[in-house]
Amino acid sequence: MEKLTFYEQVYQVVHLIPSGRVTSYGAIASYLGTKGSSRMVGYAMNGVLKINSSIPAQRVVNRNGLLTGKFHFSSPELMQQLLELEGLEVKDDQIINFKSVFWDPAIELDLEK
DNA sequence: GAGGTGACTGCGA
DNA sequence: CTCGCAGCCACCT
Repeated sequence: MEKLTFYEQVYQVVHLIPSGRVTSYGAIASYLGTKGSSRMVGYAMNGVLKINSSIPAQRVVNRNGLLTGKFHFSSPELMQQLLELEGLEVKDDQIINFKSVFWDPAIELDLEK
C-alpha cells in the first residue's frame, strides 16, 4: 500500500461499508490519515465512479447526512432510491436517524485491532 | 513545474 | 438561525 492513489484508498473503504449503513467524507478522510482534506474523498469518488460505477457511493454523504453528491449519479433521485432500498429513511435529501446508521471506518475497522 | 478544481468541514458574523 | 469565508490536499491539464 504505497502506490495506491487516494481514489483507490477511498474505493476500498467505501466498498467495505455494510449495507444499510452510511459514513461521511470526513470519517473516511480521517481514517486514511488526510482528515484535513475531506474534499479529497469526494473528489476521489468522482474519479472512482468513472472507472467503477459499482461502488456504493450512495452510502457516502457529508457529515450532516445530506446527499450532497446525489447529482453525480445517473439520476439525482437514484441515490436516495438506493438508500431507501437498503432500509434507510431519506427526507429532503437528508438521512433520517443518520447517527444511528453512521458507520465510522476509524472505529469499525480499527475495532479488531 | 505551476495553476486550477472540488461529492467537505469548521468557525465567524 | 442562516450565510459566507478560508483551509485543506491529491489529481488533472
